Amino acid sequence: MDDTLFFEATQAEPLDGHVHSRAERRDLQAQRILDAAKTCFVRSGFQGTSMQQICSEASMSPGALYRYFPSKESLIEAICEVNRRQDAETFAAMENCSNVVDGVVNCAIDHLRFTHDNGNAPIFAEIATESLRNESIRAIGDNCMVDVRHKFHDYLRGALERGEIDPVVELEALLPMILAIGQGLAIADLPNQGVSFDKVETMLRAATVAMLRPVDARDTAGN
Amino acid sequence: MDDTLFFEATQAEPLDGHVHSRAERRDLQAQRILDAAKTCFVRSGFQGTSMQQICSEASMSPGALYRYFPSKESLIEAICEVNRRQDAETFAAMENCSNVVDGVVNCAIDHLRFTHDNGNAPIFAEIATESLRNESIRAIGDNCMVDVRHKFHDYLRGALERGEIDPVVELEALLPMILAIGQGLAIADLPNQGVSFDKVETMLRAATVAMLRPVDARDTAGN
DNA sequence: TCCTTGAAAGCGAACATTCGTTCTCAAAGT
DNA sequence: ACTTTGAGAACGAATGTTCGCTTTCAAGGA
Repeated sequence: MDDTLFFEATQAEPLDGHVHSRAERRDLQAQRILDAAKTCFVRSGFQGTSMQQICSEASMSPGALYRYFPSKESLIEAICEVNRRQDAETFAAMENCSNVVDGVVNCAIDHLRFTHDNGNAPIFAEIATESLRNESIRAIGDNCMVDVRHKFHDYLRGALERGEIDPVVELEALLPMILAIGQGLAIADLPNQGVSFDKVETMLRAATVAMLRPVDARDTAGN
Repeated sequence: MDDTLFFEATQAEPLDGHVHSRAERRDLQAQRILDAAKTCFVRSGFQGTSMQQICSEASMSPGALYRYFPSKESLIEAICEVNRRQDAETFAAMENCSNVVDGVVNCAIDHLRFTHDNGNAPIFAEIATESLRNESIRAIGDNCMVDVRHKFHDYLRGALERGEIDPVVELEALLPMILAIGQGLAIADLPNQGVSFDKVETMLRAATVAMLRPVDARDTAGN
């Protein structure tokens, strides 16, 4: 609960010949534990997973495991932290796109593809749910969201000032909307239900265009 | 695990004078337990809630509680069942709308409003997550989804045949997309983040229009 | 090259606690 | 008299975590 990072960079370089320095091995073991924990959390959820199960999955005794992570909670915190970093990267890549719609859509699709390829949908759902009640996890998520919101907000504001976005759009409403949709799509994992990424992208692009230019999109609506 | 319904209609009518028939009181108590359980599940999740906590919340001893529900699992099953019925009603109301877009949007907003007003977002997330791994809960959820999918599918197909929907649209892709977005919005609970229902509806309508008539929406896109 | 040494890593039994559930028996209702 | 309801102690299993012990192994001295 005190420290948010349990393992720093350890040592700068593996000086020469030794394939496994002490610090390298330590990082390797820690990663092994995290992988095992993630597998178990996907299978049974955070609260539904026992430390014994994680130990079995990692082929490690409880005593050994506790040398690397001080508590069960620290395990999810670490996993959340990894996801957080991944999210930040994905969102950062958005800024390289020439127009807003591509930026948003590509960013979302990257996110969905990453989630699908790594089988991360269940653990995303787990984290999202756990965030609603576990304070220390929510803190990590919020931290992430603050970053993302800022990046996203600045990006959209820039596009708005360049005239790419209808000035009627309120970023403060649009942003949570997009994030909510992105999260819903990530958890649902449509490609796992037989809907291809291409189709998702097509629909998502249409929806994004419509939401960024709501006046144009609405004047032909049947309402 | 065997029975899916633990309490049926009990007795047809309270014959006369008695304010509390035996059966009535039993239903009342069962409801009290369910309310307490829901409160606890929202607070701590299913796996994170102990039977003792539910007993305390319901001001009832374990012995008494177990007279009404045979297991912890039967409690979530019962709660899911209630949600299932509510969902079915919400989706059924869709058929009374004159055009597709209104049908879909109104249905979604009703769903969001119900979720928000009852503080159901956390338990929705809980159920969605738990469904990914708990067999008996997934069964209930799937049952619900089968109903919803069919109703929705028929509804959209009707609209498509009436020319309300661009024939290019593939219902098999559109349907999961809409459901995923709906679930994402329900869990995110935007009104709880300061985004009004009106704004959500505006954006959702724009997105819906765009996805139902993707050719019209795309030919002006900057792609 | 070999031995010594000390810290890090690992093991697995044991800890106190809490879990979901059952049992016993008394009170209340009919 | 008989059934339903309830309280609360009690159950064994399982929980997250700790502790004492052994093993491993790189570094330093000979």
